[in-house]
Amino acid sequence: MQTAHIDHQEIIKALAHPVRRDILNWLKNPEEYFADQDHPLEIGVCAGKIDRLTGLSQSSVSAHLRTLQNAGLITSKKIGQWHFFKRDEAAIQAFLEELNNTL
Amino acid sequence: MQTAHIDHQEIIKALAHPVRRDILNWLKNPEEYFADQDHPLEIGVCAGKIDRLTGLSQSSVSAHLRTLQNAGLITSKKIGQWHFFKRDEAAIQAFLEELNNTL
DNA sequence: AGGGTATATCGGGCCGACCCGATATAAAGT
DNA sequence: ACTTTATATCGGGTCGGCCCGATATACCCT
Repeated sequence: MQTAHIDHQEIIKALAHPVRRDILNWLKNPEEYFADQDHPLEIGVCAGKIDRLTGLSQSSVSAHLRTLQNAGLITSKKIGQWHFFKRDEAAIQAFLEELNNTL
Repeated sequence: MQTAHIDHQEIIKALAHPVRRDILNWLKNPEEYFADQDHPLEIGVCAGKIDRLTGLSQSSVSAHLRTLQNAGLITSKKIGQWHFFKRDEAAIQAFLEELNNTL
Protein backbone atom coordinates (compact mmCIF):
# COMPACT_ATOMS: atom_id res chain seq x y z
CA MET A 1 0.00 0.00 0.00
CA GLN A 2 1.16 3.50 -0.80
CA THR A 3 -0.31 6.91 -0.36
CA ALA A 4 -0.63 8.65 -3.69
CA HIS A 5 0.84 12.11 -3.42
CA ILE A 6 -1.65 14.81 -2.75
CA ASP A 7 -3.04 16.69 -5.70
CA HIS A 8 -4.40 19.75 -4.02
CA GLN A 9 -6.25 20.88 -7.11
CA GLU A 10 -7.95 17.57 -7.68
CA ILE A 11 -9.03 17.32 -4.06
CA ILE A 12 -10.53 20.78 -3.96
CA LYS A 13 -12.41 20.15 -7.17
CA ALA A 14 -13.72 16.93 -5.70
CA LEU A 15 -14.90 18.81 -2.63
CA ALA A 16 -16.58 21.49 -4.70
CA HIS A 17 -19.65 19.36 -5.36
CA PRO A 18 -22.25 19.25 -2.59
CA VAL A 19 -23.22 15.64 -3.19
CA ARG A 20 -19.63 14.54 -2.83
CA ARG A 21 -19.32 16.51 0.37
CA ASP A 22 -22.50 14.82 1.59
CA ILE A 23 -21.08 11.42 0.82
CA LEU A 24 -17.90 12.17 2.72
CA ASN A 25 -19.98 13.35 5.61
CA TRP A 26 -22.16 10.25 5.61
CA LEU A 27 -19.09 8.05 5.60
CA LYS A 28 -17.94 9.83 8.71
CA ASN A 29 -20.75 8.29 10.75
CA PRO A 30 -21.79 5.19 8.86
CA GLU A 31 -23.71 3.77 11.81
CA GLU A 32 -25.94 6.80 11.68
CA TYR A 33 -26.70 6.72 7.98
CA PHE A 34 -26.23 3.12 6.98
CA ALA A 35 -27.42 1.19 9.99
CA ASP A 36 -29.37 -1.20 7.77
CA GLN A 37 -26.32 -2.56 6.00
CA ASP A 38 -25.95 -6.33 6.14
CA HIS A 39 -22.18 -6.33 6.09
CA PRO A 40 -20.18 -4.89 8.95
CA LEU A 41 -19.63 -1.18 8.55
CA GLU A 42 -15.94 -1.51 9.38
CA ILE A 43 -15.34 -2.79 5.85
CA GLY A 44 -16.90 0.33 4.46
CA VAL A 45 -20.24 1.34 3.04
CA CYS A 46 -21.73 -0.43 0.07
CA ALA A 47 -22.12 1.69 -3.07
CA GLY A 48 -25.77 0.86 -3.48
CA LYS A 49 -26.61 2.22 -0.05
CA ILE A 50 -25.00 5.49 -0.97
CA ASP A 51 -26.95 5.59 -4.21
CA ARG A 52 -30.24 5.56 -2.40
CA LEU A 53 -29.30 8.28 0.04
CA THR A 54 -28.35 10.70 -2.69
CA GLY A 55 -31.49 10.29 -4.74
CA LEU A 56 -29.38 10.46 -7.88
CA SER A 57 -29.12 7.75 -10.49
CA GLN A 58 -26.80 4.84 -9.90
CA SER A 59 -24.50 5.89 -12.72
CA SER A 60 -24.16 9.42 -11.41
CA VAL A 61 -23.27 8.26 -7.93
CA SER A 62 -20.78 5.80 -9.33
CA ALA A 63 -19.07 8.71 -11.05
CA HIS A 64 -19.04 10.74 -7.86
CA LEU A 65 -17.48 7.89 -5.97
CA ARG A 66 -14.86 7.58 -8.61
CA THR A 67 -14.07 11.26 -8.40
CA LEU A 68 -13.65 11.01 -4.65
CA GLN A 69 -11.47 7.97 -5.02
CA ASN A 70 -9.31 9.55 -7.71
CA ALA A 71 -8.80 12.49 -5.42
CA GLY A 72 -7.65 10.05 -2.78
CA LEU A 73 -10.32 11.00 -0.28
CA ILE A 74 -11.89 7.55 -0.12
CA THR A 75 -10.72 4.01 -0.66
CA SER A 76 -12.67 1.03 -1.90
CA LYS A 77 -12.61 -2.65 -1.19
CA LYS A 78 -14.31 -5.16 -3.41
CA ILE A 79 -15.89 -8.15 -1.75
CA GLY A 80 -17.87 -10.44 -3.95
CA GLN A 81 -20.21 -8.38 -6.00
CA TRP A 82 -20.11 -5.43 -3.65
CA HIS A 83 -17.85 -2.43 -3.48
CA PHE A 84 -17.34 -0.89 -0.07
CA PHE A 85 -16.18 2.65 0.38
CA LYS A 86 -14.47 4.26 3.29
CA ARG A 87 -12.96 7.61 4.07
CA ASP A 88 -9.19 7.79 3.87
CA GLU A 89 -8.76 9.67 7.11
CA ALA A 90 -5.01 9.99 6.72
CA ALA A 91 -5.35 11.56 3.29
CA ILE A 92 -8.09 13.88 4.48
CA GLN A 93 -6.04 14.95 7.43
CA ALA A 94 -2.97 15.50 5.29
CA PHE A 95 -4.98 17.63 2.93
CA LEU A 96 -6.40 19.69 5.78
CA GLU A 97 -2.99 20.31 7.21
CA GLU A 98 -1.57 21.35 3.90
CA LEU A 99 -4.51 23.65 3.32
CA ASN A 100 -4.05 25.18 6.74
CA ASN A 101 -0.47 25.96 5.83
CA THR A 102 -0.88 27.14 2.28
CA LEU A 103 -4.18 28.97 2.14
CA MET B 1 -18.25 45.87 10.70
CA GLN B 2 -19.93 42.55 10.29
CA THR B 3 -18.76 39.20 9.13
CA ALA B 4 -21.03 37.84 6.46
CA HIS B 5 -21.98 34.32 7.42
CA ILE B 6 -19.86 31.70 5.83
CA ASP B 7 -21.18 29.97 2.76
CA HIS B 8 -19.04 26.89 2.72
CA GLN B 9 -20.17 25.89 -0.73
CA GLU B 10 -19.43 29.24 -2.27
CA ILE B 11 -15.99 29.39 -0.69
CA ILE B 12 -14.97 25.97 -1.87
CA LYS B 13 -16.15 26.71 -5.37
CA ALA B 14 -14.14 29.90 -5.28
CA LEU B 15 -11.07 27.95 -4.21
CA ALA B 16 -11.55 25.37 -6.93
CA HIS B 17 -9.99 27.55 -9.60
CA PRO B 18 -6.19 27.64 -9.72
CA VAL B 19 -5.97 31.27 -10.73
CA ARG B 20 -8.06 32.30 -7.77
CA ARG B 21 -5.87 30.24 -5.49
CA ASP B 22 -2.85 31.95 -7.03
CA ILE B 23 -4.33 35.36 -6.35
CA LEU B 24 -5.01 34.48 -2.73
CA ASN B 25 -1.47 33.30 -2.44
CA TRP B 26 0.00 36.43 -3.98
CA LEU B 27 -2.01 38.56 -1.61
CA LYS B 28 -0.45 36.67 1.24
CA ASN B 29 2.93 38.22 0.53
CA PRO B 30 2.22 41.38 -1.41
CA GLU B 31 5.70 42.80 -0.87
CA GLU B 32 7.08 39.80 -2.72
CA TYR B 33 4.78 39.98 -5.72
CA PHE B 34 3.73 43.61 -5.91
CA ALA B 35 6.82 45.48 -4.78
CA ASP B 36 6.43 47.95 -7.63
CA GLN B 37 3.11 49.31 -6.45
CA ASP B 38 3.00 53.07 -5.94
CA HIS B 39 0.46 52.98 -3.15
CA PRO B 40 1.29 51.44 0.21
CA LEU B 41 0.61 47.74 0.23
CA GLU B 42 -1.19 47.99 3.55
CA ILE B 43 -4.23 49.31 1.71
CA GLY B 44 -4.27 46.25 -0.46
CA VAL B 45 -3.16 45.35 -3.94
CA CYS B 46 -4.41 47.23 -6.96
CA ALA B 47 -6.52 45.20 -9.38
CA GLY B 48 -4.42 46.12 -12.37
CA LYS B 49 -1.30 44.68 -10.78
CA ILE B 50 -3.08 41.40 -10.29
CA ASP B 51 -4.25 41.42 -13.88
CA ARG B 52 -0.70 41.50 -15.16
CA LEU B 53 0.50 38.69 -12.93
CA THR B 54 -2.19 36.32 -14.10
CA GLY B 55 -1.66 36.85 -17.79
CA LEU B 56 -5.40 36.73 -18.29
CA SER B 57 -7.52 39.50 -19.72
CA GLN B 58 -8.62 42.35 -17.50
CA SER B 59 -12.24 41.31 -17.66
CA SER B 60 -11.50 37.75 -16.65
CA VAL B 61 -9.46 38.80 -13.66
CA SER B 62 -12.14 41.23 -12.63
CA ALA B 63 -14.58 38.34 -12.58
CA HIS B 64 -12.21 36.22 -10.52
CA LEU B 65 -11.78 39.00 -8.00
CA ARG B 66 -15.51 39.34 -7.77
CA THR B 67 -15.89 35.63 -7.14
CA LEU B 68 -13.33 35.77 -4.36
CA GLN B 69 -15.03 38.78 -2.86
CA ASN B 70 -18.50 37.25 -3.06
CA ALA B 71 -17.12 34.23 -1.26
CA GLY B 72 -15.88 36.58 1.42
CA LEU B 73 -12.24 35.62 1.00
CA ILE B 74 -11.05 39.09 0.05
CA THR B 75 -12.21 42.62 0.69
CA SER B 76 -11.84 45.65 -1.50
CA LYS B 77 -11.33 49.31 -0.84
CA LYS B 78 -11.87 51.87 -3.50
CA ILE B 79 -9.56 54.86 -3.50
CA GLY B 80 -9.92 57.25 -6.38
CA GLN B 81 -9.94 55.26 -9.54
CA TRP B 82 -8.24 52.29 -8.00
CA HIS B 83 -9.61 49.24 -6.31
CA PHE B 84 -7.38 47.61 -3.73
CA PHE B 85 -7.83 44.04 -2.68
CA LYS B 86 -6.77 42.32 0.48
CA ARG B 87 -7.21 38.93 2.01
CA ASP B 88 -9.85 38.70 4.71
CA GLU B 89 -7.71 36.73 7.10
CA ALA B 90 -10.46 36.35 9.66
CA ALA B 91 -12.84 34.87 7.11
CA ILE B 92 -10.16 32.58 5.75
CA GLN B 93 -9.29 31.41 9.22
CA ALA B 94 -12.94 30.87 10.09
CA PHE B 95 -13.41 28.82 6.96
CA LEU B 96 -10.36 26.71 7.68
CA GLU B 97 -11.53 26.01 11.19
CA GLU B 98 -14.97 25.03 10.05
CA LEU B 99 -13.50 22.80 7.38
CA ASN B 100 -11.24 21.18 9.94
CA ASN B 101 -14.29 20.38 12.01
CA THR B 102 -16.73 19.31 9.34
CA LEU B 103 -14.69 17.56 6.69
C1' DA C 1 -15.79 69.78 -21.54
C1' DG C 2 -12.53 66.48 -23.19
C1' DG C 3 -9.07 62.84 -22.87
C1' DG C 4 -6.74 59.31 -20.24
C1' DT C 5 -6.70 55.61 -16.90
C1' DA C 6 -8.91 51.98 -14.00
C1' DT C 7 -12.43 48.76 -13.38
C1' DA C 8 -16.91 46.59 -14.22
C1' DT C 9 -20.22 44.63 -17.16
C1' DC C 10 -22.03 42.64 -21.43
C1' DG C 11 -22.45 39.21 -25.19
C1' DG C 12 -20.86 35.29 -27.26
C1' DG C 13 -18.14 31.13 -27.93
C1' DC C 14 -16.18 27.09 -25.97
C1' DC C 15 -15.42 23.40 -22.96
C1' DG C 16 -15.94 20.57 -19.06
C1' DA C 17 -19.01 18.97 -15.43
C1' DC C 18 -23.15 16.79 -14.38
C1' DC C 19 -27.28 14.35 -15.23
C1' DC C 20 -29.64 10.38 -17.12
C1' DG C 21 -30.97 5.83 -19.38
C1' DA C 22 -29.01 2.06 -21.61
C1' DT C 23 -25.63 -1.23 -21.94
C1' DA C 24 -21.50 -3.84 -20.41
C1' DT C 25 -19.16 -6.49 -16.88
C1' DA C 26 -18.79 -9.24 -12.88
C1' DA C 27 -20.25 -12.13 -9.29
C1' DA C 28 -23.81 -15.21 -7.16
C1' DG C 29 -27.51 -18.15 -6.94
C1' DT C 30 -30.63 -21.75 -9.19
C1' DA D 1 -26.55 -22.15 -18.76
C1' DC D 2 -29.74 -18.74 -17.09
C1' DT D 3 -31.35 -15.11 -14.02
C1' DT D 4 -30.65 -11.82 -10.58
C1' DT D 5 -27.97 -8.33 -8.27
C1' DA D 6 -24.19 -4.92 -8.05
C1' DT D 7 -21.33 -1.73 -10.21
C1' DA D 8 -18.96 0.51 -14.07
C1' DT D 9 -18.95 2.59 -18.48
C1' DC D 10 -20.91 4.73 -22.59
C1' DG D 11 -23.45 8.21 -25.37
C1' DG D 12 -25.95 12.17 -25.46
C1' DG D 13 -28.22 16.33 -23.73
C1' DT D 14 -28.01 20.37 -20.79
C1' DC D 15 -26.01 23.76 -18.02
C1' DG D 16 -22.68 26.54 -15.91
C1' DG D 17 -17.99 28.28 -15.74
C1' DC D 18 -14.35 30.48 -18.05
C1' DC D 19 -12.32 33.00 -21.65
C1' DC D 20 -12.18 37.03 -24.58
C1' DG D 21 -12.99 41.69 -26.91
C1' DA D 22 -15.96 45.47 -26.75
C1' DT D 23 -18.41 48.68 -24.33
C1' DA D 24 -20.01 51.14 -20.15
C1' DT D 25 -18.91 53.54 -15.94
C1' DA D 26 -16.22 56.05 -12.77
C1' DC D 27 -12.57 58.92 -11.57
C1' DC D 28 -8.81 62.13 -12.48
C1' DC D 29 -6.34 65.79 -14.82
C1' DT D 30 -5.82 69.80 -17.89
